[in-house]
Amino acid sequence: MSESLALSASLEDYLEAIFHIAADKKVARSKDISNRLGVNNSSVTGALRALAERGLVNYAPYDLITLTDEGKAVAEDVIRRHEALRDFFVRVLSIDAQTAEEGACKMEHVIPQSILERFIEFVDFVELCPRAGTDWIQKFESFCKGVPDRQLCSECITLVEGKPESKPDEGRERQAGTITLGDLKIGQRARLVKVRGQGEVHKRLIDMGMVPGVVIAVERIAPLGDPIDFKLRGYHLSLRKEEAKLVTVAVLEEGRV
Amino acid sequence: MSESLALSASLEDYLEAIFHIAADKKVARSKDISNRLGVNNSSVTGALRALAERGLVNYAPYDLITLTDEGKAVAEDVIRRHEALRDFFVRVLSIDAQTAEEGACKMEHVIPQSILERFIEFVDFVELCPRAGTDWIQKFESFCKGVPDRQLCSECITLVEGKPESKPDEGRERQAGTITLGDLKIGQRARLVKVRGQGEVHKRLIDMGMVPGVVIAVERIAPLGDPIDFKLRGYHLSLRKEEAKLVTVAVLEEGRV
DNA sequence: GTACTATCTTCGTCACGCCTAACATTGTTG
DNA sequence: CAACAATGTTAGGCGTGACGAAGATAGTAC
Ligand SMILES: [Mn+2]
Ligand SMILES: [Mn+2]
Ligand SMILES: [Mn+2]
Ligand SMILES: [Mn+2]
Repeated sequence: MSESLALSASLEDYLEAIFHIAADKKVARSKDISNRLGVNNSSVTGALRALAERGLVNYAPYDLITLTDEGKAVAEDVIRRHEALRDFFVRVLSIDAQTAEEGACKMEHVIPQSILERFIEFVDFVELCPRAGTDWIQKFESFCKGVPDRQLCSECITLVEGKPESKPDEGRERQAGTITLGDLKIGQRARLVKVRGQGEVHKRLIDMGMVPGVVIAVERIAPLGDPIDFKLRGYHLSLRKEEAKLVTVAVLEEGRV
Repeated sequence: MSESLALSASLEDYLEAIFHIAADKKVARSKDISNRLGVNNSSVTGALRALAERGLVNYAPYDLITLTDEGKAVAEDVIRRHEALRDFFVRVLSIDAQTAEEGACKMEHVIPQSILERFIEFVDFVELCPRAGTDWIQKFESFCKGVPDRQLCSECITLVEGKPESKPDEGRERQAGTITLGDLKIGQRARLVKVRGQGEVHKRLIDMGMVPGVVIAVERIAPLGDPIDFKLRGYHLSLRKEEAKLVTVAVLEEGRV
C-alpha cells in the first residue's frame, strides 16, 4: 500500500497493459498481458508479483488480475503521458500513427513532468491561436516534405530573398544584401539566402544541407577565425572561412528564437 | 570494429561524456567520467571495457582514454539527439535550461529517428514562418502562464466568445450560441466558451479545469448516453449528461487539429 | 630509492528483466 | 470422471548496470 520507489519503465508498461485489457474485458489474464507486450508468460508472473508487492494489482497465483485503486491511478497517469505525447506527435508533428504510438510509449517513461505539461499546453495552443491552427500545421507539413526544395509562404520567400520588408512588423532583418556566414559572430543565427560559387565547392555545400531557408547557427570559431563550427538541421558542420563567405544569409534576431 | 547491437542508454551516456571531456581536455580520465556521470569509479571501468569491445573507445588499463573514429561518430549522433530535443524544449516550449538539459538526456535514448527529425524541422519552421516566429512563441508563453485565466490574442477571444467572425477565414465555427458539451459526438473537439450553472456544480466543473478557451474532446459516450468521457489538458474526465449541458462550447473543425 | 597519495582495476554482490524448460493448475469434453 | 489442452508458475540462467571493498599502479615528495 505504498509506492516506495518510482516504477521502472517495464512495470509502467505492465500497468498500462492491464488497464487497457481490463477496459475491454473487465479482467486481465496473464496470457492477454504477455500477448500485448510480446513477452514470455513467465515474465508476466514476475512483473505481477512486483506490482502486487507495491499494492498496485490484486494478484494471487492462478487467480484473475485486477488493478487496485492505487494501481488504476498510476495506470491512468502513465496513459496520460502516453496520449499527450502521441497527440503532439500526430497533431502537431504529423507523425504517422504507429510511429507516434511506439515513440510515445518509450518516451512516456522518461519525460519530466514540466515538459509533459508544456506539450499538452502546446497542442491546445496551436488549436486555439488563429495565427496558428490548421493552416499553420498544413504549412509545416509541406515545409517538411519540401526538403531540400523548401516551400515557404510568399511572405517568407520575400524575407529569405532579402527584399526589404513592406510590413512594419519588426526589424527582423539586420542588413539585407551582402552578409555571409563568414560575417556572423558566435551565437548568431541566420537564414540561408543563397550559396554562391560554382562546381565542386558549390556542390559540396549543397550536399551538406545548405539550401535556401535553412536556419544556421554559429557554434564556435577557432582561434584564428578558421574553421567555423556551424549547426544546421541538428548537425554540426565545420567550414573554412573561405567557404563560409560563399554563403549569403539573413541574420535572425538575437536572443530567443 | 562492429557495432553489433544498439548501445544501451547507459553506454550512450558514457560516450557522450567522453566526447565532451575530450573536447575540453583532449583526453579523458576515468575520474572525469565518474564525476560527470555521478557514478562510481568502478562502474566506469566496466563501461569502458564494454565500449572497447565494440571498438568505440581506445582503452587499456591505466592508460588514457580516447574515442575511436567510430566512437566519435556515435557520440556525435547522441549529442545531435540531445541538442535537438533540448533546443526544442528551450526555444519552442520555453522550458528552463536545466530541465531541458536533463529531459533531453533521458529522452535522447528512446526517441525514434523520424520523430527527432520532425522536432528539428519544427524548430526551423517556427523560426521561419512569419505567422509564427518570436511573437507567436511569446504568445504561447503568456498562454501557459495564464492558466486558468488564459490570455488569448484579441482575435481568439472573439472566437471563443462565440461572436460571429468578421474575417472570411474559413467556417471554423459550426454554429455559435447554444451548443453544449452534451451535444457533441464522439471524436468531436470544441473550445470551452462558458460554464453555466451555479454553486457547487459550477465550482466543481471549474475545479476540473473547465475554464474558457480550453480544448475538450469527446472520447466515449456510455450506452445510454450517460456518462460521457471527455479529455482536456491531457486528463480524462467523466461527466453526467446533466453536467455536460451546463458547458457552452464552440465546435472545432473535424479531422486533423 | 622509498614513501605517500591519487587514481584505477578487480572481485564479489545485488537488482532488474528477460528467457527456456519443467512442472502445476484449471476447465473442458468425450 | 478421466484425459487433454490451455493456461499459469517455478526454477535456473543470462546479460546489464550499478555498488563497495580491497588490491594494483603511477606519479610526486622526500
Ligand atoms: Mn511505455
Ligand atoms: Mn504507453
Ligand atoms: Mn542521456
Ligand atoms: Mn545527452
